[in-house]
Amino acid sequence: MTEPQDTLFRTLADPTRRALFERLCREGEKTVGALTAQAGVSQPVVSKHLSLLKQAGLVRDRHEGRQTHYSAQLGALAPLVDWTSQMARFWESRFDDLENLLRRMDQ
Amino acid sequence: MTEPQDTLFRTLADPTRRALFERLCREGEKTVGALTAQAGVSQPVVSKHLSLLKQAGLVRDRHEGRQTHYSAQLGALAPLVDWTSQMARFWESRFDDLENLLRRMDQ
DNA sequence: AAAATCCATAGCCATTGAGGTATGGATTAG
DNA sequence: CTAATCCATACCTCAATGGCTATGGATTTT
Repeated sequence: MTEPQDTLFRTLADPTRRALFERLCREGEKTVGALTAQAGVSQPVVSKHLSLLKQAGLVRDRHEGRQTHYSAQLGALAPLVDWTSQMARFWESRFDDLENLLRRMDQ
Repeated sequence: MTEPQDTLFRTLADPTRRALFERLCREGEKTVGALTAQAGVSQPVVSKHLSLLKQAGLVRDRHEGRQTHYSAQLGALAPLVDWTSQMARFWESRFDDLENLLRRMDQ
């Protein structure tokens, strides 16, 4: 019962990793070398972050000769959007729902 | 230049902390004791998580005698929603924007 | 007044995880 | 064929953090 949003929040919580994902969203497919050139961290660190992003489904890789191209998979953000709108629904419905109103009354 | 979504992702990345926020969204205002009873961790740990949630603006507290009531502040999720839709916009516009298209062509 | 309750803070420990360097496999260039 | 390039993995280190217990201030109960 590992929630899908758990992986997403955890993966996107790191600034370096989130920056990599953002660049892939903005600029499209990039090689590890191109990403490393701007990342401010070493190539192995970039590779490791990309590996975690891939595990979370946020990127996909494509091998071409000795280089690997990564691209963003925007659909992977869906559980995040779902979670957010669910929280919003819960929050609003608290004021309409009688059962929850009663529950709130006993502290 | 600390991004607002940085704090949000980091704060919501912990499952225990996210669960506390979720309960406050679902069930409304709760005391620390009520939250601790279901949290599966000790009271000081709950207090600490609530403190971090408060720093992130995700909850607000209200003191009443010796107990503290916490409630969710849904508006604090706005930067998260903004970030997500921004990523979506970037991703889509890559296929319309000529400059970015050319940039993608040189590797 | 004394005892009990509620919660926050302080200190401690173990784990996680982000960073680095070293290295090697695979591919391309010379 | 040899050298250089690209990337991933292995391994180490250090800081951050989530958990605990102990404690104490503030309030309520007896």
